[in-house]
Amino acid sequence: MTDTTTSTGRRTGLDRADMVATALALVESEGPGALTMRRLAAELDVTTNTVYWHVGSRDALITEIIRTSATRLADRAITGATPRERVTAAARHIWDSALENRAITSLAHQTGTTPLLEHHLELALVHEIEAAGLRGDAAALALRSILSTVGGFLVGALRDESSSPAELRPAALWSTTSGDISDETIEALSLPTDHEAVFTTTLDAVVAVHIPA
Amino acid sequence: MTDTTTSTGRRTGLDRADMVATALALVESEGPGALTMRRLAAELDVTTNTVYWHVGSRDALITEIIRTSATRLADRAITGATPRERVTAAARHIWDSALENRAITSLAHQTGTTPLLEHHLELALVHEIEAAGLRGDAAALALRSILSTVGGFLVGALRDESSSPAELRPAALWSTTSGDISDETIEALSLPTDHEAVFTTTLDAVVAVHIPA
DNA sequence: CGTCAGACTAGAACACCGTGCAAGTCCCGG
DNA sequence: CCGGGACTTGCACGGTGTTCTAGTCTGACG
Repeated sequence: MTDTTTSTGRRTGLDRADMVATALALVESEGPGALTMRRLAAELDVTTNTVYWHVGSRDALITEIIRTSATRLADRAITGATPRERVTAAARHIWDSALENRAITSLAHQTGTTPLLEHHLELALVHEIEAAGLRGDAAALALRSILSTVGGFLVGALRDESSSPAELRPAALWSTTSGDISDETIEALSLPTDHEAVFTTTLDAVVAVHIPA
Repeated sequence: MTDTTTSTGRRTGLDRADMVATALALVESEGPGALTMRRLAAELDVTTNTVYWHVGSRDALITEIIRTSATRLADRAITGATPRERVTAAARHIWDSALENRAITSLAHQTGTTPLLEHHLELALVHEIEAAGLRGDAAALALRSILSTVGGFLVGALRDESSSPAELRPAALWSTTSGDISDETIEALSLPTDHEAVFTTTLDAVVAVHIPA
């Protein structure tokens, strides 16, 4: 940031990269909802038009945020001896990095740019799938199956339950359920979900069906 | 709708149920994005304040829409001889009814009220899980695993790809991928996804790991 | 028959949002 | 010196959810 202030109090020296950087910081610190063109402009001590001049539109800004975020998502080392273990590890990397970057992940999810964000990690996953011997349609099927599984758990794990009224949260829904369900099951459903545990068993099952032992 | 028009041209006789009904119709015919307080008021030939008087807030309105929608989701007959088949059928009912009500489903998804919408169908699913012999934690684990799987595929299947710029759609991302991935796999990934097929194989795998044969 | 409370509606306004337009100001090369 | 592009500003438009005030209507009660 080599910005300066002119004699008339104007702020200058900012470029597109600065916009994206502070927007990214804003999302990370205060969540996707805080990313407003006016708010970003205020953060940069500039008017909204300056932001528009550099960035074009809100959609373009978000795409750029996701794109630069994607490069920050470090490629993680894949461990494991068997193909199944390695594929599982690659899938878990997606899960882990999404949880470590909740704000950007949900921003990408809201704008439908998730594949852009996770493309690197998906690439690593495909690589392991191919290393396990799958090609073409079979590899595509395995990838999409695993990705959807990961994605499904992410929407559950990333949802902020504290923002919705208590009486219509899943736990509350189940605890008021009467009918032909055993009490112990209802009690188990009234407890908070251990996303990690459920994810692990499900992922293992999905990987096992695609990747030969 | 027993609404009347007074001498001064006012419209009256509407109640909360009418608001919810036309809001529901609006969402179904023009999508979640069309549900605006002003738009709904115009549809009812009334000012927004009238809507607010009856309904309270937008969130309350949406919750009510989902709630009445939930009662409309008919309980479907569960077929299948084995426990696995019946559990799979119950899970597929959730998938089917979500696809048949795309607009309301994505509205519920955006507002985090999906469990409210699908609670009836989830109940049927739990019933089959218990019928298969699971109780307590094991039943809860199976339910949540299956529900997340279904949910993951729904976000993929319900996403409207035509609304996002072509160059950052998954297919485009993969077709420009260079690296250590075989050509036939890249080609398979560049083709549109057969959600139905991927869902079926994944669901089978997840059900099989929880429900004993 | 009068009137009075409550149910219901209208109009205007507030504070936001994304975005576009016209008018500047700055700085660097000719 | 000065002209033109890079850059910034102020203002405006139409849209959103929501709230306030001021009504008008309707039915019950005295």
